Amino acid sequence: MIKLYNTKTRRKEDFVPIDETDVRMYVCGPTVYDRAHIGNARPVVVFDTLYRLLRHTYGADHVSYARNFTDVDDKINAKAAETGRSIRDITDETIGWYLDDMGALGALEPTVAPRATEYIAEMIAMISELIEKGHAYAAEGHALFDVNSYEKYGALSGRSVDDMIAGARVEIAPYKQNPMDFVLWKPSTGDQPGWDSPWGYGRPGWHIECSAMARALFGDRFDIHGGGLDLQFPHHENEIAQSCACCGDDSFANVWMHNEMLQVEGKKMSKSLGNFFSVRELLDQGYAGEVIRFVYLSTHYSKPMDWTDKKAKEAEATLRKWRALTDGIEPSASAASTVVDALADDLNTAGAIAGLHELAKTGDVAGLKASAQLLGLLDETMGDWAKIDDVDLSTLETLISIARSSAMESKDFSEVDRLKSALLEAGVEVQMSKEGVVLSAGPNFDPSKLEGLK
RNA sequence: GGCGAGUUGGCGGAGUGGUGACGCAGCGGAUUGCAAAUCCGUGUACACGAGUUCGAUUCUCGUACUCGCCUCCA
Repeated sequence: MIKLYNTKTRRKEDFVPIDETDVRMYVCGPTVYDRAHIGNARPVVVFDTLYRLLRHTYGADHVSYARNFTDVDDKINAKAAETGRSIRDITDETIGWYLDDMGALGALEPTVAPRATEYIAEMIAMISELIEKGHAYAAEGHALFDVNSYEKYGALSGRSVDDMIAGARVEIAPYKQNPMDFVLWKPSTGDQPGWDSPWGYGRPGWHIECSAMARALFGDRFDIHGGGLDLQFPHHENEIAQSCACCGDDSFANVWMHNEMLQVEGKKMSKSLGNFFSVRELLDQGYAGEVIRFVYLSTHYSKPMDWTDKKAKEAEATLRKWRALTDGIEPSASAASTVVDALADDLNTAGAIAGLHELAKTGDVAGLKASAQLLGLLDETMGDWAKIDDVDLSTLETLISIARSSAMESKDFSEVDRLKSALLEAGVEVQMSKEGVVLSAGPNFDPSKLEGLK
């Protein structure tokens, strides 16, 4: 039995799918105007892990996972204006980057990845429906959601409309009946992307996208809706208002899940502060995607996670060890129950990793491999970073063996030590035992440093 | 100002109403010519103050501190 913490009820609950043969999960995807930064990647890894667990539990063919691409947005427009490139050109390129970068982190592609611009008709239909039902109104080329018409507005994030207005950080616009009313449709001018609608030529607001796409793909009700905690308000609150006002209070997602935010070296990362970096930059710096994934999984998704270089180094060492241990090993038929149980307990990935350590310690390498793969780790396709070049060191091995043998007689080990330190300096691992000397290339092996060794 | 989260050993990080996982580092030992690797062993850590309880790190309240959201952001 999978248990998940449901933001909507603020409790950990048994997960009961609406239809076990079609478990449906929707996760808010990126606005495609730039490379994904490492904060963007956290929900991707979190919900990818949940997706894997659901597939493991209900069968790979019985889980649908949708993650949208927001390809109509003012940030994209701004980028187009700035670069002189077409919007489609920018969004296509960015989507390509996104899939590459997230793929490098071992994220499976969702079963559907809808682009907002392909669902404009559904959005217009949904807005029309909201207006008919008295939950929205048209004004000056806009369509706006009337928050007073939906009494549960604020339930997800635990805010009341009055509190929010008191907070006073809302955009006051003359065409709004209530300051908290949010845009469903807004007018487009000039070179802004736009479509004809009953409210005039324009484009959709951000929130209506997810409501309309989730409905089009999954129907009025589905199982899980995920995203970052920062989306809880206003984005998810508005999605709920739109969808439930349109389709009924028991509609939309049964379970809402939110991952906590990510920091870098103890500091908040944000675009406005400019202290963020992209997944691609991290990969280019030599952090393997698998290592990044491991770091993410080592903290529970509901807690803030700090990205630090130290953690990445530790993760790398652990993975290198496990890769060496499981190299060439056929994974066992199923993941270990300790690992599955940890994941089933509200996606306790840190506990699952502890389970992997246990398997490694007890020597169950087949189980380790199978269990790690459930977490998207130790996958055959992701291991190139840990591969050590197969270098022929037999000549040097012989050389140092002979030197050592004579040193054993003479008790003068200076020559052996000289060779050994030179080898270590070159990144060669040196193992001496009764059986002899074994040399192997380590992760920092540098052949050029062996040149002068004789 | 409104809303919310967190505070566990040197570091990271799970978990639990009844002798506090796991990883890294450290220390001791085995092994080694010395090392490395490996193996074995090793730490009286649950912010503070009250309350509930036979018993609280775990529940409740308060205090302090940290952090997040409320504004494009995952």
